[in-house]
Amino acid sequence: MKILVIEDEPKVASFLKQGLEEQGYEVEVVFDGQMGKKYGTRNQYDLILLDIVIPYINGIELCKQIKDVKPTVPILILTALGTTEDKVAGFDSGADDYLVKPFEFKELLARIKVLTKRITNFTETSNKLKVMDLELDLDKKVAHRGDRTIELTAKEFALLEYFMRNKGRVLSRPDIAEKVWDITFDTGTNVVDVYVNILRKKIDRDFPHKLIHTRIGLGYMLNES
Amino acid sequence: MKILVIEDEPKVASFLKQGLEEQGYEVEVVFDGQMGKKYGTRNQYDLILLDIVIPYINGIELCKQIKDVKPTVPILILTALGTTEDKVAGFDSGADDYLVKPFEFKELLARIKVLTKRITNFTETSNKLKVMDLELDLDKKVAHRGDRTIELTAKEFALLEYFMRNKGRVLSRPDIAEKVWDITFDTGTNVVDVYVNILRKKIDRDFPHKLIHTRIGLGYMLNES
DNA sequence: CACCTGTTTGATAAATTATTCACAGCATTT
DNA sequence: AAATGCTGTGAATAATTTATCAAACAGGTG
Repeated sequence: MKILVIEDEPKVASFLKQGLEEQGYEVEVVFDGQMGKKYGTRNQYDLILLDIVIPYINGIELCKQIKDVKPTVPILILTALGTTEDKVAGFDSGADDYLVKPFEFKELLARIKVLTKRITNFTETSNKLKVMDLELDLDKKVAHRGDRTIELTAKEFALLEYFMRNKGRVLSRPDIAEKVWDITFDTGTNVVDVYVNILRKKIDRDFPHKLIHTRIGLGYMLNES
Repeated sequence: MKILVIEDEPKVASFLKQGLEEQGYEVEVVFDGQMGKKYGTRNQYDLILLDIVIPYINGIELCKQIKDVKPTVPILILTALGTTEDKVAGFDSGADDYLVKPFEFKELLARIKVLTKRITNFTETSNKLKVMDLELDLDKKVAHRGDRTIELTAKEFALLEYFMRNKGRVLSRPDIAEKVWDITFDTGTNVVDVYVNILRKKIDRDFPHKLIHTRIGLGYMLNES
């Protein structure tokens, strides 16, 4: 997890850097708006912490400019300006959250967690499929859920990939049989059932949130709720 | 945009309802945790505003329970409890934002906008049939009416789909029996009647506007008036 | 060739849905 | 108002669908 901190007060900056690094984040700090723009628009971060009163470019303006280039990166504004007008201006500029100094570090952490969690649900990185806390690594042919790594055989992988590419859609057995096994007519087999069962053991059994759902008479569906 | 407000103080509740409706949101209010759970888990909202101190179920606990069932719905906790411990507990329970009373309405609006923006950005386009306020999701094989989600079995789904694709047309029992059950000659069965009855319970029973109409001696028809 | 892992099949118990039936209710006609 | 014929409903039963397990099979590797 990479975080960019744009903050001109050295004390606050180092306090943030140290505290966040203790939590396992990678932190880069820049001290003014120009540098902030350069780093924020060029590099990829999972989150940007932004002060409003900084040299060269005002934080509100900077927020807009960064969002113009990278609309999905979460920006949390962290400032001493605490009036409602300031806050509304901050949100209008595209910020995702707004926290007024002085603040407690624990609250900042909690808000950072929320922002980074929500993003990862939606960002489609090139070689991975994500649904909730389940990740399918298309290169390594391996799945991750929670902090567990799940090894998959070829068929299991093909089935899970099909499910994940069609999340939130009910997939009938004939559909699945065709896409995953190339079975185009009814052979009376129950491979699909068996493999769904195997997959469930691997990705759902040990977790409270079930991802694969049976729709009796219709098929199976993978989704969040 | 639909918002569910879970708040027991009538003054605050009506203030929120009125203010949000002025902004064009559809607002439903419930006054305790039990109702909150029922509505929050059964229906579909774009956002839930949640007080912590409410009757029956504590807001923190309720937040967890709702997120268990609907992990993606944004929840904003709105409460008088303002310590950092309270906030962290709120975020830990899955909340997406936390605003302390008293607050300025403009800030609440700004935060609501941020939370709902993400959703609309990534809203999946699924193919649906619509008649009045009844929606049939052909991917998820699920119906929505008003803000209730209606689960359907395979036959119920086939029957409703047939009705919706032929809205405003009287469908005779033999017609329905043929299209939905593949019954091509008179077997003396009354399955159609029974299933229409089941569908009515799910689709029409709890709503003032009935969609399925009996045309005595002719059959059934689904339409708006 | 034997072994290992992955894949498929078949059987069975459990869960869910489909259908039938009997009767209550309602409208239309006489 | 009674009779007749449709229609609505709930409970009982039949049929189907699914989950799971054990065992057979396949195919590559040492």
